[in-house]
Amino acid sequence: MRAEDLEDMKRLPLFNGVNPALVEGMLKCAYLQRFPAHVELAREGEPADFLHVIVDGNVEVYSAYRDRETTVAVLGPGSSFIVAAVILDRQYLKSARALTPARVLLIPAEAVRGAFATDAPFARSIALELATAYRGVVKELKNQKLRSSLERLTNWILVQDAATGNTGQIELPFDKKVLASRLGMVPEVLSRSFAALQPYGILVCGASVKIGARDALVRLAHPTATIDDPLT
Amino acid sequence: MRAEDLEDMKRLPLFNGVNPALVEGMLKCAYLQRFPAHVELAREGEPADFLHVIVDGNVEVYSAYRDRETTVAVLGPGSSFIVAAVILDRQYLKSARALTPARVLLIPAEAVRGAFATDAPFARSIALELATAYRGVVKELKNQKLRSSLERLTNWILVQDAATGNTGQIELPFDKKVLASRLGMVPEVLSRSFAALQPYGILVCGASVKIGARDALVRLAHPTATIDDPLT
DNA sequence: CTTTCGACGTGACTAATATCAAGGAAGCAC
DNA sequence: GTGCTTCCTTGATATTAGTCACGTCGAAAG
Repeated sequence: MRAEDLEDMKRLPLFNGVNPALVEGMLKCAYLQRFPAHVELAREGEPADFLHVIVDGNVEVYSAYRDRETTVAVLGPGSSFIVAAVILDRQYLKSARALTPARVLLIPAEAVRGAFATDAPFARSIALELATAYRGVVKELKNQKLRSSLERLTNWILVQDAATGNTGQIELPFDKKVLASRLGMVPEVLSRSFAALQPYGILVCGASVKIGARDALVRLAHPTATIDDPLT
Repeated sequence: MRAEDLEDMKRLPLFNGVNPALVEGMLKCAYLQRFPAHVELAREGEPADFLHVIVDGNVEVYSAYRDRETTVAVLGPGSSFIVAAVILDRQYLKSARALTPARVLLIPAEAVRGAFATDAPFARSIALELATAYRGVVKELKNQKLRSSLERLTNWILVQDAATGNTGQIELPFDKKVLASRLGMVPEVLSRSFAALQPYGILVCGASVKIGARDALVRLAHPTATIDDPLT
């Protein structure tokens, strides 16, 4: 790993307040690896060998059952994944693949567990990370169990718009079929849902979505802090 | 709290390896409270005032959106809930109600956060708890997104049977409508699903379910470690 | 320039799940 | 006992989501 990259890594939120020597130790045995798009980074069911931290690019986290597959999340730079599996020394519950060319920091699970066992600030940092991740999944579960596909799409649009400054114009950050799977529907249903939102002021052109009337969407989608607000 | 109860509380898994003085301190300001059935223990959206630990009875954790409601989990003795909200000092994401008369240990959030900040073993214990809970929700999300209602029911039966010693005979631990909501379907669909399992050797009589042919169920439901195995 | 391929959209149809309505059975108050 | 109420089941029907087939478009390769 280059010295400059190493300095970047040390500033990761996961390492906030952690004994610098320990961070150094973890990073010394870590790999900063480049992956081309479409490559599999982790496979469901395998033992957790590495804690993954995304440095660049997007990663799709997904899971399969029978002949079906669903994407659980799409993660960007700064996100770490499979923390829980590493801490508990268990199998991955999900697979992951690079959606774009990506740089990922791979920290050996053994080192992470060691730091977790010896360094209190790191253990706390991990706990906070897990608590946040836990709440994220709970929200997603509620989203799935309580809402129709049209409601899920509409709320996703509103969240996305809010995250990019409420400009009334968003760019889809990945393919529509990935978005469909992320939202728990088949691509055809996503297409039709976008079409169904036209009367509510939504105009889709390629990857860009114009929001004509935010309030109409809100009336349709009933956004709720305990599902949609990433800070709640 | 009675001295005898206090000793019981100290043996909770959450307190494993934690400085006894600290545990004592947390318990000193905690309440061991009795709730009659149907009473609400926590309401979605409110700030997390207490960490709840179930001592006796069953608690339903649920969430509502518009005019819909879904149960996220049914917890029994030994389970704690709203750990994540307490640690992060956020709102509850879910409501909870007593399904049966219940005894619940209520530890003030402030005390829990204090212990978390000062005691490393407790922070680790919390992290492990959160990691396990996280994986549980992930499995549930996969269950919902990847399986049909019949598959969910069948796998639930298999898990339940395994948890009670593979006797080929299980007792539903709560009302069918709660089970339906837990499994993400409406009570009518649960009824029909039980009926649809008759050809697979399932015989339902009131709250007891006889499993005639485990292997037929397995062929139908394709149980998978990364969704169904509680230890994976 | 042409070909190929994958992503996307759309129509027609099917399957899965929800809703509505009705009735039976069990528990409980009186 | 009688009369409630709640839970559960079942049938008919509606709504929602998935499948299959096909056409278009645009990017990339040849």
